[in-house]
Parts: sequence; structure tokens; C-alpha cells
Amino acid sequence: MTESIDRHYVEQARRDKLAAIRALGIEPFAYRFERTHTSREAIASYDDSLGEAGPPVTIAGRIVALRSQGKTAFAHVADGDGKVQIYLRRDTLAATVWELVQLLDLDDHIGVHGSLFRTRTGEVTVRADSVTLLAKALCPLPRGKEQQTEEGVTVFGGLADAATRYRQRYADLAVHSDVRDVFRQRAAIIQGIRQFLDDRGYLEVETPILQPLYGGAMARPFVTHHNALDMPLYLRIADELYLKRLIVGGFERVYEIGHDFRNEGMDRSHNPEFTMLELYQAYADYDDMRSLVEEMVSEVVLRLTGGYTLVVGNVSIDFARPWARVTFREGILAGGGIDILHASEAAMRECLDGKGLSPTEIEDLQGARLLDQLFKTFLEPGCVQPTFVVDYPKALSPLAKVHRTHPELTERFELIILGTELANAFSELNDPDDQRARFEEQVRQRAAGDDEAQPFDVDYVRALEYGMPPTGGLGLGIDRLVMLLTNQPSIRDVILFPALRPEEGVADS
RNA sequence: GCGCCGCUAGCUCAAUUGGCAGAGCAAGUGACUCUUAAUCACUAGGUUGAAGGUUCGAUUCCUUCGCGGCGCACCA
Repeated sequence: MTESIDRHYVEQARRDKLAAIRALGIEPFAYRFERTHTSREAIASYDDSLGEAGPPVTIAGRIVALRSQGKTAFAHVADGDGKVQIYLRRDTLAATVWELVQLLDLDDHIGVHGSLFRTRTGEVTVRADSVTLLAKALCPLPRGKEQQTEEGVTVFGGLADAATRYRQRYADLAVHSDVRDVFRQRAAIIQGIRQFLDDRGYLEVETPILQPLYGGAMARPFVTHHNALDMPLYLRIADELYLKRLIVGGFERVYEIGHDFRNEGMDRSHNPEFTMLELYQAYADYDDMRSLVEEMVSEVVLRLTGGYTLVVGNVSIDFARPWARVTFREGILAGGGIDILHASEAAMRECLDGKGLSPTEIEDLQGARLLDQLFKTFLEPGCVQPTFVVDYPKALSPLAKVHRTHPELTERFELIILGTELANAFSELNDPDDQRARFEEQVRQRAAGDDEAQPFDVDYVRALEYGMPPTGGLGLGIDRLVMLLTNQPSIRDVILFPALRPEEGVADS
């Protein structure tokens, strides 16, 4: 980039001011600034008995509104916890400072020292006796204008384009305090989960993100290359197999909160990189995982909202325990009138007739896919309130332990809320011979062209051969939980920098 | 990957049947010593996402492409 490019007149005007500020002998980009109060603290420190002689404060922030009236000016300065009005008068400021004030723009960062008073219109305000420029904003933020009304704040204009909001998240955040709030809540939710698990003796661990073999889920991986070892490495699609190795190693309760990577489509509930909680507990089964996740999520909801009820969209969700529980078989029987354990595949296909699928699509369904379609059609959408769907057919759950009393089922549940899967849990398979057989089956499917089948992990089977105690395992999609608890319609609204197509002319310059 | 919708000034949005591309905010100049969507006057700001086509004439109609949104498919 050179200085000869044609700059937009708005930016050029600001660069001219930047030069004028330097000509005044003022450095427009400061090194540090010592403030005494945040905006909120400053306002709280004013007491009306003090009249015009309020306490001195030093605040810092970004100029979010600027109203000049010639020899005076009002501005609002926003910081991390709010904003405060400042009052600038030519006759109370040094001549150079007043010249600087004339060169300030919206979105500049400034520090202000002065004493508090209440204006005639009733707003607690800092009467500035000095102003320090902390950083000049050379581009204005796409900021709307706010009007304070009885009902709250109305914003006129602003940043609305979704693509720009996600691409320039810094501008989105700078301009939308409600977007910042979503990410504060996200942090609180994750912190609540950590607290819950730490309090119960679960050990937080970190396992490899770069893996020589991927496994633990059915998904296409991202592949990269290690130069020194000259070998491919995969970005993990799940933590599962490493965490269970730790159970073999003698840790009885472990969890990891981290990113998984799946090389698949993107939509409202899928980002290629997403945050997963995985948790494993020795001597436990899927029933223990069920009460654990129920307790954990309801406690997080309580901490976040002060209650157990949450309005999401136009539905009220009740997180008070206990949550509904339905078996996979009974749920489909109730919703679709068909018993998956006894009906023929032909009869099951017939059930799906007229449910939005074309006849050829229905004809192609068989085995696991057919069962999954029945689940998606007759059971999942009806699970609006928190619902455990338990005991999945074996065909759908190659990683779960066979049900102790129904050999055609597995000990697995999914937690469904608002028709969306939030968590998935098993009684973990700990028979190494069974595990070996299932890997072999995966290899066969891979050879048959299923590129999502898992590779054979010899080392993992070796770990199981040393003996893994009975273990309950749980995976919970953190992003989806945050979406739900913060009432956000898209996973992109709860991921700070969601995956996007590269922007033309930026990525390659 | 498929379908539908959208893309106009820095931002938010208009533009009648295909007939001079407009407003508010932001910006610049000027006025203004308690304003708060400050106000008032003036000024500037456009390759209408890109390329092509139809037409005397295209923001508008057609084709292709790019980006985004929604839905479907794939996928937890």
C-alpha cells in the first residue's frame, strides 16, 4: 500500500486532522493512560448534594456522540461498562487542548479529566479541564444514532449487513453492546460449566488437536502436513479416544472444552470449527451422564438467568428438573405409529410417505438411514422442552455399548431441545475385542467408499486391552448451548469469528 | 451441491410501467457558551456487487459469475 492511493474523502478528512494534531505537537496515538473511574463508576460517584462541585474523575473511552456548539461542546464517551457525557468549554481548557477538541472525531479514543456535575437537562456529566487524545480513529465506525426514549434506546441506521458484521466483528462489537453481551454470556456459561465440573472433581485436560489418526465421531477431517516428520496430521473431529485413554491411565473423571474441526457444510447450527465439551467418568454409565448433564445445564441456566425458565424465540423452555425422557422406540411409535423393533423396512418406508420426501428418496432409505429418518420425522421435531431420547438402535450407534437388556439397542441418549441435538452420551464400549471388530467394520465401510468411516486406531485398542473400567461419556455442543441460552438464531452469532468465504480483494492482498 | 430472496453514497434505506439516481445520518464550510437523534444554512459525496446481452434508453428485463441470508440436502 502506498500513500498515493485515492482515499475516501471521509478518511482523508480524518488524516488531515491527524496531521493538524501532530502539528500542534500532540502525539495522536498514546502509550498508556491512567484513569480513576470507569464511566459507570464516575456517574455512581456523583451525589446531588455536591451541586456544581462534584468529585474529580479521570475517564477514558471512545467518542460515540459529539455535539459542538461553537465555544462549547458535549460528547459521550463510551468504555467497557457504559458511557458518560463530557462537557467541553473553550474558557476552561488550555488553548492547545481547545484546538485539539476542534480536531476530534466520532470514534476517537480520548481520556478526560474533570469534575462531575449535573446538567440542566439532568445528566451527570464530566466538566472537562483536560483532554488527552489516546488514539485517532482514521475510519468512522458504521455507527447508528441512538435516541433515549421512555421505552429504551432506539437506534437509527447502524451496521445491519450480516456479512460485514461477521467479517468486521471488531466493528460489530464496537457498535453493538448487545453483541458484546452475548459473548460475555458465552464466557459466563463456559465458566459455569467449568465451575460445576471442577467442584465435582473432574480434571480438566488438554489432548492433541493435531492427530496422526482421527476418530471418535463420523465426519470428514481437515488434513494438514507436518514438515519435519513428513507426515499428514488431522485436526481432531472429537476428543473421545484420547480422553478414554486417560481413563485407562487412572484418571477417573476428566473433561476437555476445546475446538473440534469437521470438514463439512456450514449452516445455522454448523461451523467447521466449533466448541465441544467432552467428559468421561469411570464406573459410570449413561444414566449417570443423564443426571449429570441435567444437573449441569439447569444449574448453568439458574446462574445465568436466576430461574429455570427461558424464552427462546416465542417458546418458553422450562429447564427445571427432571426433564422428559422417552425411548427411541416409544417416541417413534407414539409419533409415527410404527414399532421399529418389529415392523418391516417396507412398512417403515410407507410411514414416511407424504412427509416431505420424494418417493425415490424414501426408496433409497434402509438400515441406519431409515431409522434416522424416522427419528427426524416423528420424534426429534416434537422434542421442544429438554428431552432425553434414550436407547438408540445399534445400527445408529457404532460407538456405544450394547444395551444390557436389549441386545438390538445401545446404551446411548441424546439431549434434544427445540428439536435440536445438544448432547450425546453413551455407556462407553470397553471390550477391546468388540472395539477391534467395530474398527474392522469401519475399515470395510471405508473400503466400500464411505469416506466418513473411522480409521482403525491400533493404539486405542491396545489401551483398551490394558483394561478400561466401565465408563460413562458425554459430549455437549457448547455453541448450540450458548445459542439456546442467549436466544441467538445462528451459530455465527455465538462464535466471534465464524468461518466465511474469503473477502474479495482482502485475503490475497 | 440444489431452490428462493437480497446486493443502490461511508452507514441505513428510497427510486412509479424501462425514461434526468434521491433522502436521513456520517463528512466539509459557516453560525451557535447546558446539548443529548442538538439545531440552522450551504457544499461535496455514485462504475446502482462484477461481466455480458436486449433496448433509442437498464438500478429496473435476460444470461453468467461473486458475496450474503433463508430453506433443503450433506453432516452432529
